[in-house]
Amino acid sequence: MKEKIYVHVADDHKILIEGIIAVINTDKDIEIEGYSLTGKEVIDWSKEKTADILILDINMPIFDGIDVLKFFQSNKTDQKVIILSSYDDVNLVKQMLNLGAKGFLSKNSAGEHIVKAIKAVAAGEQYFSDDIQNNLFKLYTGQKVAEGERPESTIAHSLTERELEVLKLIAKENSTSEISGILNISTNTVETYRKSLLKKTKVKNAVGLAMYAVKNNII
Amino acid sequence: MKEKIYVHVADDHKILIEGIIAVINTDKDIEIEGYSLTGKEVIDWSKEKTADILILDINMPIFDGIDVLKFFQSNKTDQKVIILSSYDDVNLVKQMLNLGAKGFLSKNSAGEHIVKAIKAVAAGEQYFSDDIQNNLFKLYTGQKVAEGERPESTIAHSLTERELEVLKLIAKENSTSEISGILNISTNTVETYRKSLLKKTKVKNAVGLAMYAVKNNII
DNA sequence: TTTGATATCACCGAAAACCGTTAGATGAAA
DNA sequence: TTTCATCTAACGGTTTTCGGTGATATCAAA
Repeated sequence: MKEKIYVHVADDHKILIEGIIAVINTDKDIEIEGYSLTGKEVIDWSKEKTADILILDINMPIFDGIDVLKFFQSNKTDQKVIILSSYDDVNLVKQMLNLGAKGFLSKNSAGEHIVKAIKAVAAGEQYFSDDIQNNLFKLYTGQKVAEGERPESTIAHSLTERELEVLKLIAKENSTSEISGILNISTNTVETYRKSLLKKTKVKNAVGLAMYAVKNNII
Repeated sequence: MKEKIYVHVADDHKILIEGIIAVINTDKDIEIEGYSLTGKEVIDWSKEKTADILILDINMPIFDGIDVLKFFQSNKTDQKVIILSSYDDVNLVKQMLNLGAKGFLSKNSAGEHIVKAIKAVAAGEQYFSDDIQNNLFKLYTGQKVAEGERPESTIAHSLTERELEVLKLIAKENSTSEISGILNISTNTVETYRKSLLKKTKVKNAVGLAMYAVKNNII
């Protein structure tokens, strides 16, 4: 016979929380312990209470999901966390995993995956929704993207790999010197990429680059 | 005896759609007709089918909610629409109303409001979630707002009208001097707004502001 | 083997962004 | 009436971005 799995949900959108609760309630083995609307609430909650699984939105005001994970890590809080994100960026997934997350759900994935993810992570496994799994697989195996899936992304492919890396970092608010630190290259080189990006994408400035990245699903 | 109310849901996050469906299904009078994951799907859907109520996320890829409303307006499609938004900007609400929306739900509001909104709009009324109602009252009538519970999260990102204007122009790649020209104010003033925006949104630079605008559908 | 694409780096100057602080004018709210 | 939010503006200084114009190394393809 099974023990119930207790779940805490954290997201700044109450509607989404209630939706997740509704979906979870369809399963007999899982119970909602409570919810939080901000990262601060999550941290406060974790000091007193606990749950088997924490479903955590990365995009929250005040303290975001990353802050919460960092808090857990530095306080050695052993909390199994499933990340909920609207973006399926592989680098983000990697960062989350390094911060101790056990599962990663894209908001684009169907609700049924929540239940699967909860049960998998509660059982000590990892769980990723399909789209993220694909991306991870491609990244680690160096596989090329199937030709039929992404029609528009070929336009963005006039950008080189390195340019794309720089572009992503620009879109994440990094300055030239920060990027140079992250990629271990000279600031001069980063500036060269910036100029190249501006020329290729025909936008005026870093904001234009960020918007380009958004529109072309690069982020 | 009552007729059932048929609802179509459009949002790019499937989890949120399923959540909304789960919430709606608790009510006997309301039935889900179907859902769409992009604005394009909504437009295609509207050409063939119909529902009493369309719940429409403004923040969708390819065609966003505004595009859908514009399509309805230019095609004289008589579709009652309830807008679902993560941002409660009053200007946005005004724009939506002018485009024919009948209700406006902030994603910060509780799920129960969905049912209320559907019934109100189906009955020919308008509906706004509490936080938006407060803002509207302030703007139009200057009436005193009831002292209900208001979480800090909504107050956190309350940008002024002028700040929103500047933010939009920044997100459109305009420089400070260009914005000063467009708004007919001094460059110094524009810089003051930039600083204020950076402080309020807690982002590092103009790129962060642009991303904030995207995420909160201010653009 | 030459060409082309990519990744790397450098220097200069101009423009823009960012930081901190201050402050007047206005109109609404307490 | 006084306080508060908002809009407006200014000043001085630092950092970052942008534009232009180079160069070197590597690797793969023609």
